[in-house]
Amino acid sequence: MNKAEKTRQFIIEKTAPIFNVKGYAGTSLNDMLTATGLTKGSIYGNFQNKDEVALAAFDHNVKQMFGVIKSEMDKQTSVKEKLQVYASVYENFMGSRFPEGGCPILNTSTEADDTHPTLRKKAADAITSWKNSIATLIKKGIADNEFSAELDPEQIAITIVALIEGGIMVSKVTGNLSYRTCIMKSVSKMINDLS
Amino acid sequence: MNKAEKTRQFIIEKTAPIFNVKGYAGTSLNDMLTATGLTKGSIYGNFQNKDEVALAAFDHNVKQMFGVIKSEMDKQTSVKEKLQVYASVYENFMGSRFPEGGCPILNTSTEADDTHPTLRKKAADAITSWKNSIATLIKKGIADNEFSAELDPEQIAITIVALIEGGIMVSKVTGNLSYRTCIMKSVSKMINDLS
DNA sequence: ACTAAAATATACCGATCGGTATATTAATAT
DNA sequence: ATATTAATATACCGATCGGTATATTTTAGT
Repeated sequence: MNKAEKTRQFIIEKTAPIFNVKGYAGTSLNDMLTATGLTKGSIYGNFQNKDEVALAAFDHNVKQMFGVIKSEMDKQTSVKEKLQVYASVYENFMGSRFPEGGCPILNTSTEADDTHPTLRKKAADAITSWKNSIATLIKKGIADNEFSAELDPEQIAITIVALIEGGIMVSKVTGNLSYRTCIMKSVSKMINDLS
Repeated sequence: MNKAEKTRQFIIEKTAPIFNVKGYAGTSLNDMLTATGLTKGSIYGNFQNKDEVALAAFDHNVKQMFGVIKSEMDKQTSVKEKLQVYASVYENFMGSRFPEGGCPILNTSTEADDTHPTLRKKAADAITSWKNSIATLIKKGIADNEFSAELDPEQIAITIVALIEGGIMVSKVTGNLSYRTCIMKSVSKMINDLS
């Protein structure tokens, strides 16, 4: 990793939390300068524009989030246990290595869906691949005779995604921990009822 | 309603969709002027600042959304039927009298949770009162012997809210209609399984 | 050590930001 | 009809917006 690549990575890591907290429109160039301690020259020497930083920051945040999930999931063996990781990680998503500002997919989706096509696309793709990975897990569970073949993996997968995202939104904006516990209990129950 | 009140209402109605689509930070004073056809003098003669318009616009959007729900719900008799209105309204929330830009609670929550305390509070209150109204319905169902007293109305209510909000987010950002159908089918099933 | 190139800093650009003071027009009460 | 007030328009404010051109410094190759 040469100097430029290091700086690029540095800029991404420092600005990613800001974009996730303040949003794309709410994050100014000045915010990015104070967060990095760099100057406009450094930013625009490594990125074409604010947009390109925002896109890279989104990727970084998503990667970080799924990194947490994956590392927890690798500790589990059965499909059901692996799926339960979602409930437990999001139940405790506050203090951990989770991206500051909450779920970047949720934050970016709601801001960008009507206003920023390329960012919107990235968020949409992240959702689909997340859904796919859950569906693949469920299919594996069916193949392993852990679950019945009657299940609709796609339907269950997208429902879990929606419930988790909605749960994050509700608990974050209200600041009500019991809401989060309640909802993640519902996620857990939904997974546990699979058979 | 005198002139000032009319103008105030006019400004709210014209700007509400913009705030819901572009967000608070993404909506400029100029956006508001072109949407209303008025000038800064008219806006600031009727509101203290951009903030006050945004808050009023949020209230307007929420009122509009729940107005749609309520009018549909009044047509139903049983608690289960009334609850099913949520699934059916959000399944078809696109063309209808729904606020442009989607669910204002979702949009405002994700933007304001870390950045705008007063707007955050409004969104949080909207969620809680929504949850309460669902919980009250379920309690009525229990009292009417439509449902078992074993049910946890609060848990079910907040789960339904989360699933709907997550469903809106997922289907809106992906533009995938089958996702929405899938998720609303899950909502419908969750309600139908109540007993 | 010297040079070429890459990386960063500085200074500046026009446009737009939210907001205000004042001038003008429209409505209302007498 | 006139005086008073309410409502709206105009013109302007300093600050900040995202972005660029150029100067300076750092790095890397020889």
